[in-house]
Amino acid sequence: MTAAVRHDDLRRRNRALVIAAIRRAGQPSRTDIARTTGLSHSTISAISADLIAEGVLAQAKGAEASSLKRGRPQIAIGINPEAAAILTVVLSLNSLSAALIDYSGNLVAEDHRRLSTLTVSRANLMAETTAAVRRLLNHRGLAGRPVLRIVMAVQGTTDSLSRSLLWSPITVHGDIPFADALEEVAGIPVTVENDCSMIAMALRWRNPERYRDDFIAILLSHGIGMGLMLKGSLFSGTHSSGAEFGHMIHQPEGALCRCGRRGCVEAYAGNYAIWRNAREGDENAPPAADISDTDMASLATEARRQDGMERRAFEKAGRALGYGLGNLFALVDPAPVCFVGHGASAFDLIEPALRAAIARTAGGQHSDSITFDTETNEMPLIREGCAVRALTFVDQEIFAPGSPAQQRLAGRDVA
Amino acid sequence: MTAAVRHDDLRRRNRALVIAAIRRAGQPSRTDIARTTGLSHSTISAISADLIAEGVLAQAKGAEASSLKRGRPQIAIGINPEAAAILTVVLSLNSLSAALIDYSGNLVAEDHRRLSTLTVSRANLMAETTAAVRRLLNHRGLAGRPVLRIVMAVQGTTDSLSRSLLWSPITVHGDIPFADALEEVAGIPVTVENDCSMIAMALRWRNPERYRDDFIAILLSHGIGMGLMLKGSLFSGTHSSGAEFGHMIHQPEGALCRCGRRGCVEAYAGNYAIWRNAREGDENAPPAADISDTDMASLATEARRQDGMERRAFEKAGRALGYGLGNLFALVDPAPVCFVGHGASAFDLIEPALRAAIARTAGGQHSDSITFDTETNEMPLIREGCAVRALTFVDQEIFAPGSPAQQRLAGRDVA
DNA sequence: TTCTTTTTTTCGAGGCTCGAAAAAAAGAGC
DNA sequence: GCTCTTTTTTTCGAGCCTCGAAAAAAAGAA
Repeated sequence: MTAAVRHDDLRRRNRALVIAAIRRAGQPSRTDIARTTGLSHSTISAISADLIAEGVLAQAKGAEASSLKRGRPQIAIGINPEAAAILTVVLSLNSLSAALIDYSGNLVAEDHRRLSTLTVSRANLMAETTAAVRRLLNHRGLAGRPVLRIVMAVQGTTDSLSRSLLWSPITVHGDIPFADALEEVAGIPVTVENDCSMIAMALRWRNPERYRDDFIAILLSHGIGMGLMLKGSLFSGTHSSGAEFGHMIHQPEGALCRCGRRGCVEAYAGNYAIWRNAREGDENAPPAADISDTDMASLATEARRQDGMERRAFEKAGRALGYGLGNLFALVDPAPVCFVGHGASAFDLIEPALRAAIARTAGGQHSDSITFDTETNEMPLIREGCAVRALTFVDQEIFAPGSPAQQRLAGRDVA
Repeated sequence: MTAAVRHDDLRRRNRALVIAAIRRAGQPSRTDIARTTGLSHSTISAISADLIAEGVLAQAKGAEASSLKRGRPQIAIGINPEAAAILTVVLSLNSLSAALIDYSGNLVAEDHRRLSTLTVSRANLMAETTAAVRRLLNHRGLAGRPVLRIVMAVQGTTDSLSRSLLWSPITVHGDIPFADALEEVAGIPVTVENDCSMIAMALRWRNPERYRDDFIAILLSHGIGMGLMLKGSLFSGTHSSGAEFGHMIHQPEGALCRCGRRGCVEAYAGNYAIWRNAREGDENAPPAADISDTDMASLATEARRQDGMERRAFEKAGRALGYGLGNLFALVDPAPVCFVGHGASAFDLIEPALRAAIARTAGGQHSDSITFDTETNEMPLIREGCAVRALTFVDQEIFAPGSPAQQRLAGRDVA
């Protein structure tokens, strides 16, 4: 049973619409907003007046020469960067980095530390994380802005409520309640998201032409991750963050995977798998803990130079990825794919086998028309995705008349 | 950009809510509706008065002794079966059956014909289908009810707009525009759906306790089909009906599938595959065209009686289904599964291998807790699913004040 | 016949969006 | 320098919608 539609939901939704339109457009006029949202001029006028009074939006002061046209000049209206701030936290292999971002999406401060995630104790991992958040919460660049939301991204699976890291390849510990811990420190809502999902959010934000409602982000690094956007929203499992593309079974009883099972896509296409196939030739050898980007790069150079084990290893990776994508496409139909991470720099070595494999699957019927894109640096994407997600949360909170965030803003305005 | 929320959307949505609540409850009182929908008594009163005036709902005449309680007696309110009718059409291997169903969901008339779908010409297939629809449209049991919607179910993939059958194992023809053709005949909206999706709809309708927001229906017959309900709505591809579970690759370069590719789940678990493994032992043998249910039943009997090729064949089917489900669960998280169709009667032979395989996949971590259910007769489910879907469409049309359907009803009321 | 109890309807208040009209704020033309 | 045009923004009243409170309706209980 869908929930009943109350009357004030209407206003909330339309406020959401207006803020979203402004975020995307940058500095639109009221007329622009009316056009993109489909709401009437009167409604836009009322809503934007409210939001300006609440300090959420701000009118551009400098009448920057938008003119040259006749008629009353448009008044550019934009997100007020002073209205709030959000925090992003990205935990990845041997690295913890946090960022403070203002309400208009600009970076205010950064905090990066190296951290041996594979060996650190559970307590220390948590302590380091909370410490990073504390440092940014006390940052003087905040200048009184209320920090309203934290979004944390991690490699691995999280629970469906985005509160805990259930399992991750970068730490031996499981079921880590990051959200609860950070909420206690910061006193504001926190969610924990899968890193690849955040990559997908960022891709859409950066390039909505190409990545709109349906697309796939695949992270090629030590392991294989996926962020899946379907029908305009992030796809996730019902109990966990799901979308464990890297652990779909490519070859039953096949190569040994880092996860302990056999034949996963990752056991052929992860860095450790490519390395293992190129250097040891034994699919049952235990996976190496970590392989540097430079090592992988030299493997790729070797593979490009001459035919041999190295080239064969990349081909096997391509084949596994191709069959995996084909199986995915059988379920969701083909969509644009972006390969992200350092592994994507060897995509030329992977692509032929990938395309050959995909052509043998149900989803690959029109495999020529499937386009691939690469993006070798995942870190900026992850942070950007976290920021987009956090800001969207804040936007939605601010809609609610009488919400804590809104009251705080209104109070500030009066004082 | 989400669409703008207009003011009258509110009414439409709440009317939808009320009709849905009544459909589910049967003969609730206004107070019941207020409770289940969360709307206020006044709103329910207003909406139900409108709907009764329009002839969509009807108050129960006979003050059937709901009493024994003090206070003003409740007035039971129900769907008016006279308000409209819908048509379902189910096309399956060698069979075409249509049904006329009134607005409250009761069967009015049926029309069933045998039809050699594998050999029939494109023109005749279409002619038979339109003829069946015509016969029911002229049925005297209609008694003046307007027929407002047709939903057709077919084995195979349809386009994402549910207008054409793109590909089907039951016919050699492709890209058959059933919706356009039937709309021309009947003059009312038509959609073409995948049969397994309709099975899923029916399962939820029948047993919302077990099959609520996330579950999987798998059809075991000559081929393998799937209907997937995720987060409360039917999952479908972005271009086609998608969810081609049977053609996910279980074993790269493996057994020959009916679709021409190699290693699909169906090439191990479809009737023809089980038959082939049991009787020929050659995975590359061309698939048989059709195998009767009694032949399959005797295969199962033999497999239960003694160890041998037959038992091995069912085990292979279980293994393929298990790996397939495991791969699916890696993406969407485990959910209740219902195996539908005659093949489900041999589930005891399949289950052990299926569970063993699923336990080796990422999605099968808690494989013990995954529950399976069987339902050996798929035809009633398919028809019921079509009916539910068609009625839901009609409900939504009737919400729209000023819609054609509503005007027709209002007009009748006045005359 | 008069209380209770429960359901349903009525009524006014408060919101929201919309279209039309008015107001505002420029450039264009003379 | 003044008036006309043009475009954007705001204002205002109409029309819906939902809600809570109160009233009305319709029974059984005393």
